[in-house]
Amino acid sequence: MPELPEVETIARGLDKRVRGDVIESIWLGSKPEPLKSSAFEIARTVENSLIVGVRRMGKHIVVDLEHCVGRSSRRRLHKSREKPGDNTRAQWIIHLGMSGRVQVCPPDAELLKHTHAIAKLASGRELRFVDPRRFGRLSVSQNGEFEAGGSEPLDVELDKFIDLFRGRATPIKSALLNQKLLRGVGNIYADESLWSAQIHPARSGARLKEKELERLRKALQRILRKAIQMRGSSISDFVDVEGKQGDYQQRHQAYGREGKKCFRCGCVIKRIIVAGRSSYLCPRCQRSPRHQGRTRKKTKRTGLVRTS
DNA sequence: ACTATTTCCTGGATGC
DNA sequence: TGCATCCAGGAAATAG
Repeated sequence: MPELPEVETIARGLDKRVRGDVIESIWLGSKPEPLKSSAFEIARTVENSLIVGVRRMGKHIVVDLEHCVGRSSRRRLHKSREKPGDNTRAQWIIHLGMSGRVQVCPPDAELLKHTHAIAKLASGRELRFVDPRRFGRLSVSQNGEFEAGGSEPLDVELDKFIDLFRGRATPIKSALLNQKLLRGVGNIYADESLWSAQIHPARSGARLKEKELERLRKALQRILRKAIQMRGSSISDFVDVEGKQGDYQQRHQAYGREGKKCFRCGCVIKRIIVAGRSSYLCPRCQRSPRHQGRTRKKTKRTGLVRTS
């Protein structure tokens, strides 16, 4: 389940490999297509385009393109009534969904099942999009001004961050997952940052104190940075462009740890459903909304070691 | 304008 | 072993 750190890892890997290469042609799998734009529109946009760079916006991979001024693209420009010089910047947008993967490989590399797109590059290699669960989406932006939603979690200023949740009755976990507020946070990093900031996922965003939101932002940013450094979390089958796994799953303190001991207090981590999603939390460190304001019982610490 | 719920999809895990 | 059922998840669509 690629979230911000995983997508960042993939985007960096792609940028390193295909920046400066040219997409000569693209094959798009037969229907039902996991596409947002039409296959025709995608092909028209990406074919004969120079890859200027690859970057991440939220959970989207953005491939910045520039139409080549080669013979074939001149004819293309003429045909489509576009004037050379303007409208030559475009973007290919890849969303990996749950199980999406991209690979850069030689043309004779084994064709994985569920390969939905193959772009042929001038270097002779292929850029492939593979997605068994078909939650991924491919699309293009003609003007090169793709809008990815809310604020980047790693850039957002404190004032803005606090503002995002003001007047929002929805559970904080739900708000963290809302891409129109913050882009890039998914189930894993929402749970990890809430655990770190000691905030119960079901608490209303509007009712969080500024101090708690300050803690949450700090935790979220620290965790995302560390996860990027460790090339993401490999839950189920996440791998980067090279097919290599990430390491951050070894650092998880809450996510996927149901029944295990909290690294902070030794209490048993439990799993509840918030916003229709599994949410892992420590019932002692993250007090539920209805326990808010009650005094905590003093309990013996268990001498467990934190891993972060 | 918000918020909650349902839907899409497949592979892997679980249960009988 | 084999078959059915459930579950995971992001985000768009739908309903309240």
